Amino acid sequence: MSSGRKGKGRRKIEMKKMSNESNLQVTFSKRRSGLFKKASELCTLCGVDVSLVVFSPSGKTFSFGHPNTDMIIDCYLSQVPPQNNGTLQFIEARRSATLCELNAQLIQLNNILDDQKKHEDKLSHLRKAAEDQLWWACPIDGMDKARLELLKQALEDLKKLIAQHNDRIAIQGAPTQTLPFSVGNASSFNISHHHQSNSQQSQMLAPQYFQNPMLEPHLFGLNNMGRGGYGHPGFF
Amino acid sequence: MSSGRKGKGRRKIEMKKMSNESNLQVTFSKRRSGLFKKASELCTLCGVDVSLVVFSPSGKTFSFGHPNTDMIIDCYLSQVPPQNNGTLQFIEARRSATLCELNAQLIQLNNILDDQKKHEDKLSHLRKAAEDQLWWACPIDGMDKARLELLKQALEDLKKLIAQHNDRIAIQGAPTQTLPFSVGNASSFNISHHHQSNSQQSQMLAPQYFQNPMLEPHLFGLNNMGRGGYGHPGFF
DNA sequence: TAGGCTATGGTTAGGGA
DNA sequence: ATCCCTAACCATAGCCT
Repeated sequence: MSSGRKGKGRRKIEMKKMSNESNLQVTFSKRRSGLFKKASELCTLCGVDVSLVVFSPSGKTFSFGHPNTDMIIDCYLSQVPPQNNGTLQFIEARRSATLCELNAQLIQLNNILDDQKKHEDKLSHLRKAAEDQLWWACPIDGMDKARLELLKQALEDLKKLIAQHNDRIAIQGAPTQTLPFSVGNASSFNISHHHQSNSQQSQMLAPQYFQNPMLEPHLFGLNNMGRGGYGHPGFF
Repeated sequence: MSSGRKGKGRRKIEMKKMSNESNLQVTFSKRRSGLFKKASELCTLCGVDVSLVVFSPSGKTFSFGHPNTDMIIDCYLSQVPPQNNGTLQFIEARRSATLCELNAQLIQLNNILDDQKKHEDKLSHLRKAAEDQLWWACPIDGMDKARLELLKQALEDLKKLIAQHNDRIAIQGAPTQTLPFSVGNASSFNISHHHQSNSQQSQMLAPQYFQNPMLEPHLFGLNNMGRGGYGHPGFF
């Protein structure tokens, strides 16, 4: 409890460019998430418009905008605050569909598809495993502890997958200018960076930030499970 | 313990638009600060480029950009990541002299001119006085002590004036960039919101969070004002 | 590479000035 | 609207997997 404090937990860090490259990468990801989350919370809580663009160290582009990155940019450049121009909003929304942006959307959709494919693979594998054993068909109270653990794990995975799947469906079905930010690869373009255009209702943003164990609770109508039980596996 | 709500501390809030207007205003301010701080920390820690634009509920515009909001926007729109274009950076840096920055320069030049005019007045007054007395035409060694003092003073003033004059000439000649095609006074803008364009090295970023009541510090002087003294003790 | 864990370190809601 | 204060609440650095 004195000087030799050596907890595993968070430690203070110096505010200068991190020297360790791999730490930097991790910190960048984590902090980027946090930043985007805060931005969207600001939108939600205060009902204001925000635009955020981040270039990753590796040159990828991440952006967030409410209602829309490009519109905010237009407003910024023209020095016209977004509140005052309902009509302009519409016009800009149309005008902003430039070739570049369409490319960005295409890239993003490809990313989403790639991601989804991965998840589908995982899902089918999971199902196959389950079917093999058929233990899921047994009465729950007949299982031993180990199997309960397995079941729990499986259900959690499934839940995650379904949630993500739903996200993607919702995203793709949403209005034209609505895209999520996702991290993936744009193999079809030689453009060396990813252009990710995001604009969503703030409500829809939530899922992205729950990269936590218990995530996206609202998708299951289990809103009350709360943040209280974080390190706890049990979600029954 | 559990029952007695100490109540002072932070409480969890629902993630939806705040109903209480005044609370919303306060929360907006606080969270905006936090967001800008986090953005700059991301810049500093990871050495990446970030742009952040926020429109306040009242329609003001707050922006942050590293290295420069407009450049980030340009990169975003053109889908060219900032890392890869040293040349472009330079070009952009020059091009990005936005209206506000030009205004700042204009204001400063006006100040300089005013100043200079004052000095010229003083100078001519001095000369007139001297001519009246004609003592400057007399041999120096013929003066009495009082007159020597006067002469010395006059010469010193003259020297100072000339030096300052030279400075100004140098300043006006220095920038490659053309001077503001007169946009008029800053005061001629009736746009109801503040447009704050910031671009500084991360170390110099501190001031940005301090979007204090009045400010837009960059409008009142070039880059070197007030880097340390923003009246926020112990922020850094 | 990414995600999970945990102990801290930071951030901030609500009050009051 | 901004500052201080307190107590929570949350984010996250360093480790692990």
